[in-house]
Amino acid sequence: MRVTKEPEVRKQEILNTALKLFGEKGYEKTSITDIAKAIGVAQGLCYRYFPSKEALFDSAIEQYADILVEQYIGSDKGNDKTLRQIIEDMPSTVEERDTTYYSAFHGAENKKFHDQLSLKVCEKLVPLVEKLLQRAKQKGEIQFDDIQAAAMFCVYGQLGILLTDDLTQEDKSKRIREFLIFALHL
Amino acid sequence: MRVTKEPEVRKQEILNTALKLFGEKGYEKTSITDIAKAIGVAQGLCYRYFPSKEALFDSAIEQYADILVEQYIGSDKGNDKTLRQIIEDMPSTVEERDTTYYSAFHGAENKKFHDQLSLKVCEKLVPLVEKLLQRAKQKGEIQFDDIQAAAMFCVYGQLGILLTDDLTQEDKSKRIREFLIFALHL
DNA sequence: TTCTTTTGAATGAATATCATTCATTTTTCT
DNA sequence: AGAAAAATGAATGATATTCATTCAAAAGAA
Repeated sequence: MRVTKEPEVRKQEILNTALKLFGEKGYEKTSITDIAKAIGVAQGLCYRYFPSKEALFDSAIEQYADILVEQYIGSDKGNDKTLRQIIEDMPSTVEERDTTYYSAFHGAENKKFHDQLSLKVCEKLVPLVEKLLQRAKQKGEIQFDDIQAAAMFCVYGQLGILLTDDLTQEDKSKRIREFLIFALHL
Repeated sequence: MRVTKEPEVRKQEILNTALKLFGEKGYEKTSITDIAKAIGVAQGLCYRYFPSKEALFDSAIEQYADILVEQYIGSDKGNDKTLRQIIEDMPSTVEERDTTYYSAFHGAENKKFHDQLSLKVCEKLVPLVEKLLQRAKQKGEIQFDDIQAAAMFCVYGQLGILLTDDLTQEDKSKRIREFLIFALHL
């Protein structure tokens, strides 16, 4: 029996299911038919909402990166903590904050998925961290001119530690915090 | 007419051709047949040397990353420069050193290729940078305990700047150098 | 309210394009 | 010549993508 839904709802349903499957089995191993079957619709329907499998993949990652960034940053908005306090209090690791999939997305099959997601998250995080640093600079907490470069290093620099999988969450957080405090002269 | 070659030679030929095509058109858009045709052999031959398309892709990236790292590090071996000098003299950007493809591998279609290659290069660079930092620490040039974390930040941190494409090579190098000198207190 | 029309969401068979396999052919080496 | 290794390319099986058709439900007419 055919079920019709609001385009927005259906699109979201496809995105969520795609994210789940891509994350579990990887891009190659997940077929459009798999995704459609998991939802209970015809494969053709996916093409009503996304022009190609790759576009669907990109959208899924894009949206999920937004969610992660939101979870990561969302909690402490415009407060007045010092940069050092922010770093000491921060979850440090995006994974630590995630309540959905991210932390389950480790492993060999989905390494590429994980890598791409991480890069996308970094990309979205940079401008936000840039603002943090800008504010800290104005308050005289740090003195370095090229704030954008600093923000990039702070964000992407974490990747190395994050992508290391023989470390506990705790360990990763601690090492990131300590380096940031050292590097920014805090 | 059928041409036979030394396995090592043929394998290399496949790797090089694969790298070129994957870099130009991306993973999805490049078929095994494309690669074979470009060399002038049958598709089946690729499977004599690599178990799957993905394995071929991984090998190609792996090997190219080795070449890039070699080009990047190779020149100044075991000398006695200070860390600060090394940073000031360094090409800073892997791309700057590359004489083959890397710098041509930008653009939308091959962004994923480029990203994966960059991550692989970082991965290989970390242990080398770690040694540099270790030496500098022993000479008292830097004082930070977690050398591995520092190395990761120094290497991966560059990614943000490297992956920004609206900057000249010069600009990238300069910004990276300045941040590193600041962050490591040099 | 009940019937009719219209829209666009959903279907799924059909097509095209590969990745991958393997029986066969050709070359090389002893 | 005979064995071993390298190369071929037709065949197979998936699966991404297309599109003519079907149907649910909203909007309008009676």
